[in-house]
Amino acid sequence: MRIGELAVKAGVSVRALRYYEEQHLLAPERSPSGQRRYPDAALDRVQWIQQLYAAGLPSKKIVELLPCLDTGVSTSATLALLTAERERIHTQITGLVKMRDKLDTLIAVAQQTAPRST
Amino acid sequence: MRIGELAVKAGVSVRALRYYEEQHLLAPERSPSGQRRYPDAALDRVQWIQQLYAAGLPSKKIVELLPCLDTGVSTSATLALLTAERERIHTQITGLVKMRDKLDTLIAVAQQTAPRST
DNA sequence: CTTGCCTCTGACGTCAACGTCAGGTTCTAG
DNA sequence: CTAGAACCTGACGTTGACGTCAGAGGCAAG
Repeated sequence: MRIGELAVKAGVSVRALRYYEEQHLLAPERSPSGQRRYPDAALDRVQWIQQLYAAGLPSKKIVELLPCLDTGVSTSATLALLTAERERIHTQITGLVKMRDKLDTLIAVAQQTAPRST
Repeated sequence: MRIGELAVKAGVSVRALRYYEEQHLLAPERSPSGQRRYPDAALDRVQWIQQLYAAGLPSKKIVELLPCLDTGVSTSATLALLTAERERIHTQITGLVKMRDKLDTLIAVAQQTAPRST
């Protein structure tokens, strides 16, 4: 699979895929002429990467986690990282939930105050 | 209240407070010599700002929301913005929850695989 | 064979929320 | 009155995940 095809399937830019390679998140084979060839498994991997980025992890942490994500096997180091990130994400969730509730309150007040369309 | 004191109370840097002013998130009075003087209400406001930043809102959106946050009164425009951001945050929460669950699964597997300390 | 799309490697640009440094002023304690 | 802390205004630096452009090579179709 070439880079353009993978980009479309994964919904990311070609530039992003090259960037992931720079960050050692992907290591595609090369055709004789030097073009990148990705195996089908790369699609899953790219989606993992995207979701981890969305969860606030930087490339460095993702690199350290990837072997574990592929194999399902953790060293004590990756296990520590997993639990640490889990905690971070959990904390972030609780913060976001509080904010969502605050906004809900504001919205409720606003809808009682503004529209006289009853 | 001067800028250093507010910074300590709010747990942010002095630089951050000046930056907030640049972004029109704060508009402190000035002493005759030109030093910033903040009212007590500024503390609440700074905490709002921090939490909104943490929820992923950029300065621009926060500016538009601030009048509503102070007064509790929404125009139709701010109401739209409130609901839009609420949705965004909600979406982000569900994504994060899924990721947390994935990590929990990985951690559980890892703890079954690695430690033979039973 | 050439047209046109895909790909390659640099390398500079972007954006947001600050950090940091320089050079100067103001406030407060002794 | 003076030393030191706190404050001021620029203005450049930082970080991360890419966007974008330049110039060159590769590949299938007609």
